[in-house]
Amino acid sequence: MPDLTITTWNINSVRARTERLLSWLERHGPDVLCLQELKCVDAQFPTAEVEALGYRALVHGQPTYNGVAILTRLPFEPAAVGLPGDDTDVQARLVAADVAGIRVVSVYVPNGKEVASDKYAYKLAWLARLEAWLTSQLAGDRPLLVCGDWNIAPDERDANFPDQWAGSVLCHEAVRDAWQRLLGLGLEDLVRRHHDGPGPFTWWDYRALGFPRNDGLRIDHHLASAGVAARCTAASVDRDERKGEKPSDHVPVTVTIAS
DNA sequence: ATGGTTGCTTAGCAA
Repeated sequence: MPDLTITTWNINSVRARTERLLSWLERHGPDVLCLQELKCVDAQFPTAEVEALGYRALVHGQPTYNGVAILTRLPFEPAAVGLPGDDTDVQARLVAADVAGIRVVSVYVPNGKEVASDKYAYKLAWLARLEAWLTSQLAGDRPLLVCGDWNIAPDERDANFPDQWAGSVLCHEAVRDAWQRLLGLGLEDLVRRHHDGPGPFTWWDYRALGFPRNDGLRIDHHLASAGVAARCTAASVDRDERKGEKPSDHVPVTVTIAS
């Protein structure tokens, strides 16, 4: 069986960037593509267009905000739609599917806006719920890959200008502690397995000319259980996808998992 | 310099 390639990409509106999505799939053709920030409901997702390229989509959308999906050319079974643990939470930020013997999870962690805000409290509570759910998912040594937009730059190497971002919701101590607790579950940062840094960066703010100044951060990640991590032979960031007409502010991040 | 840009939805929010 050939190697498995899995990509995560915050596309920042799948309707605004359908052509970019299809073009990227045609050129790169990963086995699995996890998307975040669809900004649409399920019925608005370009299902027919991705099916024409041989993919099937598991979509968890909502109006206007958030929204996550998993696209794959391989057989799959849905494993979760929404993050369990709070029935009052309507934000579409997690979807999971079993593909090629791995439970693949697409996550869109809340941004948090400002440290002194309700949104940051929600971010920390969401991460605590995620930790609890992932703990349950790891039971029985299940192979697990959790990828997405984490809105966390885990350490100093993960910002090109770390002093500028110190104390922000992307770099604050509490989210970095939450990240360390996830590593403590036995999950491994697959990009860091292959790149020491600084970088590779995955997001540049539209504002203040973030990309031309290379004011980048590494906030899109793949976390894998030990057995999957041991099989990870490559990890790459598609920086070129930030160029050209109407790019997303995030770029695709791809890992290769050997059979 | 709490600036700047983008998307969804239409003036304001989220990022």
